[in-house]
Amino acid sequence: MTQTARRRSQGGGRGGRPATLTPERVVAAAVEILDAEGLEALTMRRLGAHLGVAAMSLYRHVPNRDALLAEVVTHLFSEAVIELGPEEPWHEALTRLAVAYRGTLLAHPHAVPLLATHPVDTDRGLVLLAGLLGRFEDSGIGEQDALTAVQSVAVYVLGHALAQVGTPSGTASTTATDPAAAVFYDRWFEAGLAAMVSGFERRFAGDR
Amino acid sequence: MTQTARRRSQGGGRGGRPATLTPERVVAAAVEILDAEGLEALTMRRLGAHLGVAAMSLYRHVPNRDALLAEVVTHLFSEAVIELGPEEPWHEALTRLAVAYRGTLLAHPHAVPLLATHPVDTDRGLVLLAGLLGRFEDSGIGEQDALTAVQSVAVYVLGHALAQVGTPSGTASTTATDPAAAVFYDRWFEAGLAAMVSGFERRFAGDR
DNA sequence: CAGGTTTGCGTACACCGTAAGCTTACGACG
DNA sequence: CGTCGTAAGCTTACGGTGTACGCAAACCTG
Repeated sequence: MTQTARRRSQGGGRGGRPATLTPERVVAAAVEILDAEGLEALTMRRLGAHLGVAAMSLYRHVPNRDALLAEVVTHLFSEAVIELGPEEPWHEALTRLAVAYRGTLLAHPHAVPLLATHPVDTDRGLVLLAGLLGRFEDSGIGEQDALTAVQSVAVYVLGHALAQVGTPSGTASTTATDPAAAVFYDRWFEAGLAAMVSGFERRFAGDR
Repeated sequence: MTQTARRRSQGGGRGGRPATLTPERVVAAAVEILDAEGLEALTMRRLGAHLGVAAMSLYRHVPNRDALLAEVVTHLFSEAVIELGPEEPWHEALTRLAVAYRGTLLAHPHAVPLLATHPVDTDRGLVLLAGLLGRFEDSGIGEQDALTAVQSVAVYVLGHALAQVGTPSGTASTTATDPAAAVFYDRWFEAGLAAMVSGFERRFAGDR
């Protein structure tokens, strides 16, 4: 298999002009622009320029801008998933995952409004969270209850990040410059997370 | 005071052409379009047409589109604030307010992504929530703790609504058509809310 | 070398937010 | 009544956006 052939999208076509672009490269470049210049700067022309390509060339690999943004979302979300210890109790795993998720969000502040507007594909998300759900099962917690707890925490984390990074095109990052503000948000985050997790702990213990 | 004079913006100018528009009318019309046709349809030209006015005329009453959206946000947020009983315990008041807030969000599904991207002005929000914060004070809970609880719940409610209504320009409202989905979201909402509120109850009780 | 196929490019269009200057409609004053 | 000042609304225009459509280029296979 030649280098050229490997670069090609899998299977199918035997001939044709070799691709300089792949969907993955497009998404990766989109994330770079997003991080460096914000959501508003992520235009098709700008993205094309960053890849040394005309704007319209992108449409060979991505159906439209919105689909591209959706790809960016699932890409970033999968960044947030962590390894769980096989014996880790669910409340600990859930807390650690919430912290990791928040870490990813704060590492890509300009992407937070995106995550809010383009929700992670449910099926894709559940696959990524399968390990976590297993920890609930180990404690005899029903699937429905486990899902409720996980989703509630996920929703809280995203909402909290939204509040922290504020609007995308604003004076936004008071957090980045003001350490006192960062401490405020950290404390708030932990308090709300602890409250929610302990609340679910009580609920699940009481139901049994 | 003539009808014409009353219609004029307060104070100041003595002469001039009578205004057919006011900032309030503009914001109200914006909400109408938002509810009826979604966020993408809310363009300056479209809004002007709805008011029988050219797009540029709007700029006499609103500095720019983003500021208009911010006005819409605070308008909708103030819709969600409810009356609290003077003796109502904080956890009850907080729960009721969360339910009312969610009700407003679901009544304006297209506005939810807006609320997510254009956070409510902090000072304005605190004024609207002063009554609620008083209920915490009555229980001897410190201002910092009260704020943490209120904000955590607010963030959860918004995040949950985002998950329910999904993307603005999508097949979005599975909820509106599928009652089973609505029940799912209702149950999830209540479980997460109850967990968080009871978690804070324990924390505040333990701290004392 | 010719044919087929895929990628990337150039052009064009409709629509967006909004800057600048003009016209219109009123109250106040001579 | 005529004139003026003033504020509201309108017209035009510009640079930017996403993307439909057809063409040119670059490779593999015979």
